[in-house]
Amino acid sequence: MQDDTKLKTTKRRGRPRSYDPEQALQQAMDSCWSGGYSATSLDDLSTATGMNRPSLYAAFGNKRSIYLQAMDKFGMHMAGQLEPVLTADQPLEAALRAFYGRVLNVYFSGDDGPRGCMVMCTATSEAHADPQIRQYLDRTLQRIDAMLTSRFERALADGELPPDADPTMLGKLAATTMHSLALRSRAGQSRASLKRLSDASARMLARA
Amino acid sequence: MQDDTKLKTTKRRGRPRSYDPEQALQQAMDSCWSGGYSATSLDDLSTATGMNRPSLYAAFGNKRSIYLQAMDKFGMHMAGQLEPVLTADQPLEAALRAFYGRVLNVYFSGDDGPRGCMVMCTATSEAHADPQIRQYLDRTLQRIDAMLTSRFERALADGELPPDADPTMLGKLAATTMHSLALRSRAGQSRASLKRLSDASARMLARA
DNA sequence: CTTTTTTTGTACCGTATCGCAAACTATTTA
DNA sequence: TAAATAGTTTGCGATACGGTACAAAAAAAG
Repeated sequence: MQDDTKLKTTKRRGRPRSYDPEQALQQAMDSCWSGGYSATSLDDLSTATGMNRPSLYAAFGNKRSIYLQAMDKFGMHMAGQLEPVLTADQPLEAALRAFYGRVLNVYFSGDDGPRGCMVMCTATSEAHADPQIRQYLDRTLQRIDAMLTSRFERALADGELPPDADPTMLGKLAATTMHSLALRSRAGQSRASLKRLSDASARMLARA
Repeated sequence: MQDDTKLKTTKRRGRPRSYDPEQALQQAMDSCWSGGYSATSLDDLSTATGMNRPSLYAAFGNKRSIYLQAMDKFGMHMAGQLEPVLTADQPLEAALRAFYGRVLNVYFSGDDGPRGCMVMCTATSEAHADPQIRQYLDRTLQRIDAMLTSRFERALADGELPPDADPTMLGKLAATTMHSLALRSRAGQSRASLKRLSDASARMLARA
């Protein structure tokens, strides 16, 4: 990706664009995150971004392409929030609690009520009919598994877990709680109750 | 609900309907389960049920009403499969394994690839914009929590768990695994891997 | 046979949908 | 200033959408 957005050493010819692609994609992401793929129309995206449809089309392609790029942006944001917590130098249980805490920060962000995880809560609906979206969903879930598994591997190496512990399985089990937080927050359950649930999960997983 | 479908003591006047409402709702359910709410059109429902739109409308109301009734049917089927397993007389861990086994039976049913849970995988997408669907989703999740919690309460009373165990929290944690199975099966993950995951979860929960 | 009642089939309404092409406008380089 | 480049506006075209009006059809009741 060439970052010629700010590096205007070589001024691009022609009329400059009146929108910021990053910001526009962010707003498109918010729309899709709230409404899901099928229920969000191009007109919705147009009003959300302030771009008219041809510009939208020229910048990001068709609706599915916009949606996939929006999920990418969501995933980047999510990873940026979560990875530092797992690589930080702190005990396993504390790391898991901090992890879930940041998860909830994202799931409860937004001005119009909690939205959960954009991928788990909106891509699932399309996943059965659309192989590309299904694959995207699966890869996302696997990345989360791997991220958590690596933390349990470190815990095993550090003697925080019994030698016969299975880090791969523990990673998947930890992801399981995250999946549930995604659904439950979007269903409207209170943040306090989800905090208690994730704390209990962290406690259980750290003593497996 | 008056069951005059089979009790034809009083033959109804007028032209007899050429469809079986139960079967039609089942087929509508399959359509919505596969495609989700927004992506399933009335034409899709019409072809799936073999009914034309006016008949569909007369029998079940508008599209949202059809969807909600289809979710009801799904929930009834699900409850019918799962409740016997939790009330049966068997040890806690075996009960949980059997529970997840039946969950997977449903999630992997269908001729066109695994579809996961109809509620968790399709209602989530609409839940943010539609309060009625969000409420339905929340109640479904709570019912699952309660179902599992009651099994843990019995385990506690039977001495299968330490006296300081928290059945409510254990019920929610057990539901958490079910949520994950719903997402993962729809994402295309293998049944064998989900069996291993749910077995590990059952093992962990039964020794909390 | 006639009337009454209920369902079915067809056709349609107004609107919204996605994607795109042509014309227009603005800005930079030569 | 002229040419080149790129974003914007307008609006189209074809279709799909949810929902409904209306009359024909089918069965029971009178």
